[in-house]
Formats: sequence, C-alpha cells, structure tokens
Amino acid sequence: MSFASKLIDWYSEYGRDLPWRNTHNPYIIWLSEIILQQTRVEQGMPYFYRFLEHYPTVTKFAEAPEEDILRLWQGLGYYSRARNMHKAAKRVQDDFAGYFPTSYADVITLPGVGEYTAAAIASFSVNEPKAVVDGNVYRVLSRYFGIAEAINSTNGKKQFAALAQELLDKDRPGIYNQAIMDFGAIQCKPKNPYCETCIFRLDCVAYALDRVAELPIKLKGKKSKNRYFHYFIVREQGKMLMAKREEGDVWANLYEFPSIETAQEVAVDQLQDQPEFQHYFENGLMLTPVGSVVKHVLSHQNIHARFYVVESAADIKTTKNNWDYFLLEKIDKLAKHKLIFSFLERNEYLTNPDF
DNA sequence: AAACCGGGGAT
DNA sequence: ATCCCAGGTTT
Repeated sequence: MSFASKLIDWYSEYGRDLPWRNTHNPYIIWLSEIILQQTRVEQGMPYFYRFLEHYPTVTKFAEAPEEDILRLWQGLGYYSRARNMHKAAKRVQDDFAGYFPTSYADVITLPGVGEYTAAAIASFSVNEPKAVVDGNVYRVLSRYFGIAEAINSTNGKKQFAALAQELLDKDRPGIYNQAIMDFGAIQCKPKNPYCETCIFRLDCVAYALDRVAELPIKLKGKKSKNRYFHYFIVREQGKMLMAKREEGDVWANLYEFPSIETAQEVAVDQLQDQPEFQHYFENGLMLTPVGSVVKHVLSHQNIHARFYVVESAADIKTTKNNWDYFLLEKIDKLAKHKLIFSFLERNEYLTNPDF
C-alpha cells in the first residue's frame, strides 16, 4: 500500500473532527487557515467561532471596520494577519464579485495567503491537487525519509515542497492533506512521538537509525533583544489618554497607553531625566509606579514594561503627539495588545469611573 | 537570505 | 530555558 493510502487509512480512524472540516466553503476554510497560522488549534478555535458568528460571509467581513476586526483578533498575535484578512476580503468583494476564489492561482494573490494557505484552501474546497507543506509535513517527511536538510533553508524548502507534491494523493488531495497534518500533530509529534505504535515503524528511516529526536533540522535564528517600555496612565475627567502605535514595529495600529522607550532599565527617579521623556512631558510630573516590571516575551524580543500613574495631567503635550483622550467605556472597544489589556484586567480600578 | 511579526503550551 | 505551533511579508 502506498504512503498516501496508509496515511489516509490512519486518518479515517484517528483524525480529529474539527469544525472547519465539515465544509467546502472556501471562505470558512480561509478563515480557519489564517487563524491557525503559527497558532495551535485549541488557541485558534474560539477565535474561529467568534469571527464566523460576526462575519458569516466574506461580504460581511469586507464591510466591517478594521477596528472591529482587530478587536476580535485581540490577543491572538501576529496582527498583520487580521489587517491582511480585511484587505483580502475587500479584494474578494471587488475583484471576485464577492465569490471567494478556490483555485490556487487566484487564492495566492490575496494578501496574507502564501503557498501553504493557498494549497489548503484549493485542496480542501475543490480538491485541487496541491500539497500543503506546514510544520507537520516537514517533520513527518524529514523523519520518514531521513532527510537532514534544514527545513528553513532555501534549498531545504524547495526539496520538501517537491517531495510533498510527489507524495500527494492526486485523487484525494483534500483528505490526504488533512491526513498528513493530523498525523504530524497527533502521532509524529515534535517531542516524544509515538514511534512504537506508528504505522510507519518499519519504513521510517529516522526510526531505523534512531534519529527521530534529531529531525527535522532547523537553523537557529537570531536571539531576542531586550526593550524597555514605560507606560503612563493619565486620567482626566473620566477619560484616559491612549496612543495608537505606528506601523513598522510590533503591534502596528493597536492602542496602548502613551509610552517612551529607553535603551536600558531606568530607575523611577531618573526617568524624567531621559531626553525622550522631556520631549513629551514637562519636568516635575508626579509619577507613581504601579506594580513592578512586567516581562512580556515575544518570539523575537523581550519587553520589560513599567507602568506609572501620572498625577497631574495638565502639562502633558498631547497636541505634539498622536495621543488622544478616550472615555473609559470607549477604551474597552479599542483594539489593544496583550500587554495592555492584561494590565487593564489586573487593575480594574483604573477603568472604574467610581474610582 | 535574513529579519520581522505575538502569544501560549509542552517539555 | 527552548522549541514550536495548519506561515507570510518585507528588506
């Protein structure tokens, strides 16, 4: 029996019953695939239901304000996915008359859709024979064939893509693609895979050579950098000062408290000596630290955040910045990043008008 | 080719 | 502390 047939048989017995698998609707499949990029199924699941409920069609998605979409996305990370989804939905509305495309060639032209997602949508919706190559596929193939080529090198990616396409079951591409990903997620896991009960136990090169734990091989990336953020909580007449982040850095377009960044850790009593601080604030503000340093770890940077309550709001140069006062109820509606809304959740008194 | 872009869970 | 998750875009 072929590699593909064994995999599909395994899938029919052990595969997961996931909500986006009970449809051929390319819009619903697209929704699930974008959400699941670099995201665990369990983490993405509630967001999938949330988006489908708010936007049952791509037309509804296209008509929504970006603010609403970002707010629904709040906490999921990689926020460019949400911004790209909105652009993609508008393109479907304009260039495809509101009918979500299903061909690989059409779908890959949409922002936020790369080779993996285009193959997933085309194969799941209309069985176009395009092999998906995601983290699961790299792992299964590198182990089964004993391929030591790095999965994040240009050469390695090309090799694995060609091999995946060759192995694809051309008569059942949709089910095959789901099968190999589920197999990687459930059986051929990154750590402690279930080799003893594996259907490929006798064929797997890595298992025969006792090299399962070493594969796949991945080149190490750059180390994370440390950044030091100082957030200022400014309340004035039932409103709070908020700032929208610019593009070109983390958390683009998301709201947070006004802040400055310093190159190093700075003591509270020296903060007002920083040039950045003096650029935005008058000297002599009364700063009351709230809590201690919050470490927020991202994939490529460690953020050390401090929060200060500013007692006298009058002297702040808000007109020179993109800072605005928002009613406390309105702040709840703003799309914020995790560091900010988890702070607000921990300090509900800050948003309580009765405070 | 390498850097950038989040947040969370498993080990 | 490290890895990795149904990756994609920009430089």
